Parts: sequence; structure tokens; C-alpha cells
Amino acid sequence: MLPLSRRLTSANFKASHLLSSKTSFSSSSHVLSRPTVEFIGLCSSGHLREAFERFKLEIWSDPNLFSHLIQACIPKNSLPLARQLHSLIVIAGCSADKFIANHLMNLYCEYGELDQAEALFGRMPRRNVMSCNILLKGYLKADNLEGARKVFEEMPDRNVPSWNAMITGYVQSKRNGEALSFFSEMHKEGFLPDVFTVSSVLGGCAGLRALYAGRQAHSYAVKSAFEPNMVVASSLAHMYMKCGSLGEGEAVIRSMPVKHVVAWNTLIAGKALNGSPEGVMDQYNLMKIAGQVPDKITFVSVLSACSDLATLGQGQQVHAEAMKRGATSAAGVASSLVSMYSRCGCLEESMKAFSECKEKDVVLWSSILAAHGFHGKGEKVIELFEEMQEKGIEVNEITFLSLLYACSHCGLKDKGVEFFTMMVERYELKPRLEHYTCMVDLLGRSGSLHEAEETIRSMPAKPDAVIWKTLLFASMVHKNTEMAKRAAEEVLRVDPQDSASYVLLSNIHASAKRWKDVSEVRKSMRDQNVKKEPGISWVEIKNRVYQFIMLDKSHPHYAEINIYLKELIAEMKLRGYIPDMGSVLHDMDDEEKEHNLVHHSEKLAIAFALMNTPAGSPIRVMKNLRVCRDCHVAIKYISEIKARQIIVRDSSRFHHFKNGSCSCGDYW
DNA sequence: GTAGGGTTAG
Repeated sequence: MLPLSRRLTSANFKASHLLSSKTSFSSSSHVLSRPTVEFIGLCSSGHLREAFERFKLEIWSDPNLFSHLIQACIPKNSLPLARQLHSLIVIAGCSADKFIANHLMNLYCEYGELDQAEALFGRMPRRNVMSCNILLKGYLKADNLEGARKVFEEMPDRNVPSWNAMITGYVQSKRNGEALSFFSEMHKEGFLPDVFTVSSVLGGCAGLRALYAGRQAHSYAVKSAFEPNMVVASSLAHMYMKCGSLGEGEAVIRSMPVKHVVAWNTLIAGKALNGSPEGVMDQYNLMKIAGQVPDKITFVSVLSACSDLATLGQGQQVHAEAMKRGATSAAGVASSLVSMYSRCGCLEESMKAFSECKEKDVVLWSSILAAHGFHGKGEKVIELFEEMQEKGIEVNEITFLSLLYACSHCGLKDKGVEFFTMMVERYELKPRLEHYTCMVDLLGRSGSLHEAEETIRSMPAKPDAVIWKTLLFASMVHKNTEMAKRAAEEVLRVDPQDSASYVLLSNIHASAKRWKDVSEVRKSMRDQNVKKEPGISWVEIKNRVYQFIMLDKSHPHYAEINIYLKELIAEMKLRGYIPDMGSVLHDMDDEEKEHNLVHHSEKLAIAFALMNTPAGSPIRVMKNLRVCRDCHVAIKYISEIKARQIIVRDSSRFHHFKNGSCSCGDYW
């Protein structure tokens, strides 16, 4: 057979066309002929080459068939194929056809080939709204907002979809303020917003936490009868929940006649946003009772809630369900799994979820780094990071945050400094306050207190209570009372409600026997109406979570736990345990102090778990505050005496106690 | 063409 180009230019084209007239069809016909149907079928099932070879002649007689071919090219994700198609179209002399040119432009936009799209656009004799919108969306898809804006501004006329594209594009790039400006401009120019506009605008309001603007959009939606639209309704609910108005969000969802999976997910995410992981689990269960099938986004939210709650049993059940639905291959679900297992104390399972995911992205890589950092495996974090670099995986601010965090928790000061420099110089990433906080932690805890303080004083970001608290903690560890005092005062200047800093400040004064200062701190605590945050621990036994509050006598098992602990502590003392009175406030007598220590929530939880789980099984406890020095020593003894592995997750990391020692190497 | 999600300092 002649090459196509030859056949085209050859004079016998017409003849060959006529020869095949039996199978040819007319473009004006409304009834699709059998070959057309067959051709479309081949295209949409991805058999492009076959479609082209078999229906060459039909294509010549009806160039619109090219459109089907072009559209079928998009999901094939093959740029070479697209280019071949383009040259065929040029050869066929159809490239000036407005309809085909638009399709081609769209094709190049899909592949991010904006130069090609621009070239086609430039050759168009008359640019209609449709062509402009296609190019506009191409720029938005490529995250090139400036390019999109230029096209938008130079458009001869616009329609509602043009405005919608701009609003959506800006919302998706988190430039919500500008998105809303487009909306008001659109309104001024007399365009009528549709459901698409309203949905995007609500997304913008959610991003800005702009409840007032969100309410206005809501009343517009009501007036225009858009509320029954599923997308509008879920956007509305999301907006309310993101703005902290959980009740209004729930009301919107309640009013939906049919709760679609997205509505459930919005509700679930809303519970998470408003700090209620228990609520997340409740809604997830209700969703399943209602017969709704969870999707990968459901799993992501629910698994994150499990990692907040540190309820391994529940997490495993959700994991099983996700596996059943084939959702674990998605990078998002894998990231949540990595984080959940790590935060529930099972690092091996994190690693398994990580390895099993085939399409790893930055977030998943950052999750596995953070997971190892959380367990004090600094060397492994560095090894994984190097692997990441070798493989040329994208690196972002959060990757570095995980890295720096790992270094500070493992005492790898030099490595941490090296990574911080690498981040700024090689990757040109701008450190955020969080990165500086990691550096202060890294420097301070490894003993370079002055460098740490200097970091705060010289950084471009405005210090918050957290960074000063980090310095405060480091100066307490290294017993630099002058610096601790300075840091505590800075914390309280930024956040006068910070109870932990009052307690630390009062302890500093007490250890220097400055009783007058102690009572002054106590007085300002009273004046500010600050209450010490009570220590709370949780332990999961047979899928039930038990909560223990420090000194809580109202606990139903208080009496038994008390007897058990007394015996245990007597045995510990025989082996050399001495209660560390320094971990208690200084204005009580020793007996009272010891009673206080014995009833720290983690000791209660561990005692309860020892009483209620089979010998030799590991115990996993979660605590809201950091483990105190005394408990840390005590748990080491308990792990030896009872021959149990005790895994404690405190507010900042994991401690694996085994045979009388802890994985953190007493550095925490 | 529009909606919901993941990693992250203390």
C-alpha cells in the first residue's frame, strides 16, 4: 500500500474513495451508520491504530471522525500518537476546521504541550469563546495561572464557563482571595453564576475560612434553587465545617435526600477537622450501616483518625476493608496506612504498606521518613532520604521537616545542620517557622543552647509560643535555669494561657528555693485562670479503649489498680528504683509527691493492661503529654520485671521499652 | 467544567 501522504496527493484519491463507497457514510446523517459506530467503538476502547487503518477512507469523507480519534487519544496518554494524528490531520487538510482545531488544541492542553496549543490558537482565523476557553483551561491545568489570566484578559468575549474556569483554577491553586475577586467581577459584569460557579466559590470560602462570604453564597444557592445539586450541597457542607461551624454543615448533609459517598466523606472529614476522631469513627460506622461503600478518600480520613486515636485494632480493621476494596494501592491510602501503623507503634507494618505501594509520591516518601523519625530510627531516615534522592523523587518542605525532626530526635546534630543548609541552598526551599522550630530543638537538645536561642532571634519568621517552648524544654534538660526563665517568659508573653510553661517556671524557681517567685507564678496562673492540663493515657485492650486520668480516683477499677501498683512499685524498689521527686511540683511533702507519681496516668494504664492482657503480650499506651522522667525510669523497670514489651506513644514520639531499657536511649 | 482525602515542628 502507498504511504498515506502519497495516496492523499495522488489523483486517484477520488477513485479509491468511490470504490469504497459501499462502506462510506455521510457526516450530515443523523443516524449513525454501522461503520461509524464501529469506528467510535474502536477509538473509545483504545484501538486507535486499528481504527485508523480500517476506516481511513471514511475519515477522508467525514473529517469529523478525526474528533473521535482525537478524543480517544487523550486517555491513551501517548504524546507520539497525538503528534502522528496531528500530522495526519494536516495532511488531510483539515487542520483549519474550527471544530477539529479546537479538539486538537484540547489534546495538546491535556498533554501540557502549551506551545503547540498556542501555535494552533495563533493560526485560528477567528477565535471564538470555545477556543479561548480550551486554551485557558490548558494553562490552568498546567498550573500556569498567569498564562491563563492573559488568555482570559485578551478574550474577545467570555461566557459563564470562562469565568468558572478562572474561579476554579484559582481555588485549586489555593489563591482563594483572587478567585473570589473573579466572582465579584463576574457578578458586576452581569453574568449569572451557575452550579459550577457556586460550588467553586464555596470551595474558595472554605479555603479562606470566610464564613460570612460562605453564607452569602449559600443564600444565593437557595435563591437560585441550586441547593438540591449534590455538588453544591457537599461544597456547602464542607465550607461550613471548614469554617468551624460543624452544626450548620451537618444540617446541610441531613437535608440531602440521598447521601452520596462524597457527602459521607465531607461529614467524616468535617469531624476530623473539628478535632473529633471519635466522631470520624462513628460516622464511618453509620456510613457502612447505611449501605454506602467507602472509597479511597473515606479510607484516608478514617485511617488518619485511627492514627490520632492510636487504636491499632480499629486501624487494622479499616486496613482490611481498604484491601478488600482494592484501595491500598493508592498513594494517599498508603500514606495514611504508613502514618497509622507508625503512630500505633508498628513500624514494620508501616514499611510493609510503603513497599507494597507501587506508585510512590512525595507524600508517601515523607510519611515513611516521618514514621521512622517517630520511632527514633534516625539512620534509617537518612538512608531512605538518600534513596529518595538517588531515585530522583521530588522533595518538598515537608520532606525536610520529617528529616530535621528525625535528626533532632536522634541527636544527629551535624546531619540536621547539613540538611537545613541543603534545603535552603540546593533545593532553594524557604524554611518555615516549623523548620526553625526543628532546628531549635536539634541544637538545644544536643546542648548548643546559645546557638538555639540565636536561631530564634535571627530568623526571619515571627517566633510563636511553640518555638520558645522548645527552647524552654531544651534549657530545662540541660539545667540552664537562666535561659529557661527567659524562654518561659517569652512563651507566656505570646500565649499567657500556656499551663505547661507556668509549671516549668514555677519548678525552676522552686529548685532554686525562690519560694516568693513560686507563689507569684501560682498567682498569675490563678489570675489568668490557667489550669494545668491533666495527664491522660489510653490503652486499647481487645478493641476497647480505656482512658486513665492522673490521680483519678473515680475510675471504676481504681481500687484494684492501686493495690496492683503498690505491689509492683515495692518490687521495683527492691531492684533499685528510686522515685524521681523532681518530676513533681515542689510544694508538697515527699509522701504526697510519691503518691502523685504513682498515679501518673501512664502508670495506671500500664498496670491496668498488665492485669488484663495475657503474659508476654506487648502493651501499647498513648499519652497526651510527654512521658515524665520518673515514669520513663519506672517503665524500664516494669518491662524487665514483667517481661513485657511496653510501647508508649507520648505527645512527641515513641518509646519502646524492653528488658529494662528504652529505644530512645534516654534521649528525648 | 463543579464537591470530599494523605505526609508535617512542640
